[in-house]
Amino acid sequence: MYMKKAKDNTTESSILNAAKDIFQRKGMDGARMQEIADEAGINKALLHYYYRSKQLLFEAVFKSAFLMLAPQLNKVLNSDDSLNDKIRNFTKNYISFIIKHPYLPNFIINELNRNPEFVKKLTSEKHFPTIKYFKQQVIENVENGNIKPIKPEQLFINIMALNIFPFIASPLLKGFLSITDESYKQLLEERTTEVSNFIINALKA
Amino acid sequence: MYMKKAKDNTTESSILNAAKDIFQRKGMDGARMQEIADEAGINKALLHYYYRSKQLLFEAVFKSAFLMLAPQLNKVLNSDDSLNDKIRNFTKNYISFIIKHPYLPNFIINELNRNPEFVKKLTSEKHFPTIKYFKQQVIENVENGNIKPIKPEQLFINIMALNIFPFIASPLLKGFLSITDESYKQLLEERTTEVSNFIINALKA
DNA sequence: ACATTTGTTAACCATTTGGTTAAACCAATT
DNA sequence: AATTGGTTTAACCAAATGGTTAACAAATGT
Repeated sequence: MYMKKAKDNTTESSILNAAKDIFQRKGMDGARMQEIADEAGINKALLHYYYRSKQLLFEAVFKSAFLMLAPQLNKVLNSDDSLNDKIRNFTKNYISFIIKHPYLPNFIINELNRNPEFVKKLTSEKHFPTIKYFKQQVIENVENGNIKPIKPEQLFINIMALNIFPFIASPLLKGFLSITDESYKQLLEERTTEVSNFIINALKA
Repeated sequence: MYMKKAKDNTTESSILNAAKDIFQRKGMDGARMQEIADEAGINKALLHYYYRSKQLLFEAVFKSAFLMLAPQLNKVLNSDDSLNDKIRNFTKNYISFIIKHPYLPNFIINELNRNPEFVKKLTSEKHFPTIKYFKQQVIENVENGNIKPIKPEQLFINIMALNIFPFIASPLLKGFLSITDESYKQLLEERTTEVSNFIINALKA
């Protein structure tokens, strides 16, 4: 009776793609529904047909963006690798991933700042990353004397900071370093190994 | 004849303060002229009387915000301190400064992303920080074998990342670590020393 | 074949928003 | 007291914006 869920899908997903593009570049406040409709090549009313409001469309985009990042984080954090390997893998995977999606981290961080309660909705989702295992691993390594004493939370923040910050602050850093886009890009690529060496060295007992 | 430039000044500066507050919290696109006027306790038309347009008011706020950050950066980078002392001072000063102005870094980074050409206007200003001296200092320290080989640019990025990122990503990090605002604040305070120890250790030959 | 649901559009609407205008206000000069 | 010049306001305006409606087209079920 209610069979129909095959759904051509092409419209709905092209809306979502267009919305992703615009929202991630311009943010919730800067994005215009008309611009999203144009980008998707459809009438503005269709946006409201599939997603009731700008807010709901935005939330769909945000969740979808977050779900691209989260599993990768989870995978690395909860693997059976040694701590050093985790740091190396995370750095390598994450930097090359973000190079392909340069607007993602800034988008997420910024919208979360605009609306901090949003994070609560996310933490309850099942795919939300947990650092429990990582935490324990750090504590063990400290107790065994493998690495210098450090709080797992601080190490986690450091890893995230060193990997993500260069992307979200790129215009600023390019300015400070007064270098071209090209050489900045090269610096970023060097960091796939540079950062993990830096961290591992900082932890040496 | 044209005497009168004493100018009460109180209006113009209260506009700027209100604009700072609103713009830094909501960004260019999210801010409303009416809201700024309300915050300043004046009529909306007065905003346009003193600053011709939203864009110009925004630029005044942005420059003013940037000029709060830049001199501090400059001061540390171009001091005669040893490299280690520079790292320690920067970390200590910057973190406690930003704790007082939590919206600043995110505001600057975000608006610069929205409008990357803006950075050109800034670099030409006389107070714009230069890392020339810092760069040379790092090279010397590497040559003398005091620290492990590292590109000055990479070290600079690392220092900035470790210090600034925890502020702009605070909602996200709070979520990942699943801790309260209070304990997060405490983590940040620990970082005034934690971060410099981390960096200095990473550089040990 | 036909009725019903689903997808799509053009035209429209109410509200918001940045910006303007003309008049009023007010302190200092003349 | 009248003039002058900067300051401040209420009222206004045109454009933009998120959202709706009604009609139409395309599938889909019977």
